[in-house]
Amino acid sequence: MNLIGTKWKPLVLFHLLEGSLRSGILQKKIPGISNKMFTQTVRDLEKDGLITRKVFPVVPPKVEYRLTTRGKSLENILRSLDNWGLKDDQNE
Amino acid sequence: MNLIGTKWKPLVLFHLLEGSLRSGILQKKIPGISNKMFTQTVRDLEKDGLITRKVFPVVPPKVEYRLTTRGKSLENILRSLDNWGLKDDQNE
DNA sequence: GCAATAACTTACCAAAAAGTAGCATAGTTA
DNA sequence: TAACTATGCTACTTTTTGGTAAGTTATTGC
Repeated sequence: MNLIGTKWKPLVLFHLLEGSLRSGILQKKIPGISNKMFTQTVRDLEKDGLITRKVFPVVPPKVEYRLTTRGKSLENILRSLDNWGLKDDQNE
Repeated sequence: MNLIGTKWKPLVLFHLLEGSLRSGILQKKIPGISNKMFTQTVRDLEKDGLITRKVFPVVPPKVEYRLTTRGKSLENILRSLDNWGLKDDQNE
């Protein structure tokens, strides 16, 4: 199960740290991701057991994503990566 | 500078946490990496300023890689990733 | 009855990543 | 003199990844 080696998974997880999000909102928080990659990524994360996908049977559709306990166990790593990235940007 | 989104960089860095290593040794610590990817990865890491490459002018060649200060600043993240990976393996 | 909506899925194609295999180096050793 | 050594480059091919655009759904609102 590669978290590392993928471009989008860490980003998706990071944005879910604060709580669950609707599909469309989550996607908008990740500039540059295509619809296809977004769907594919959340599907993978669901299969990995890191997030849950909750579908509300309404029209138009409503779908929410939320971290599982296992997903939350990545919090430290995700925040560290974020911090390191910020520091790093300043350096160059 | 994407550390994340690459398969090999974190692995290479991780094995250098304990100190410098000769090229061949380092490569053997990473099963499955091809010679081409190994060279490419260390070149990238050098360009990123995370490792240094020291060439000894002998025959046959001797090359050593070592983390820079900046590379060492990733230690916590790398060890966290490693730990998380281990825990994770037990779960499935 | 037709468009708009949110969240996909699929098919098709282009681009990027990675594997394979061969070549080069130049001293040391057989 | 020929093979061996450790490292890495290059050309070529395969595999993987990703983008675009179109289609689907069922209800609401015009």
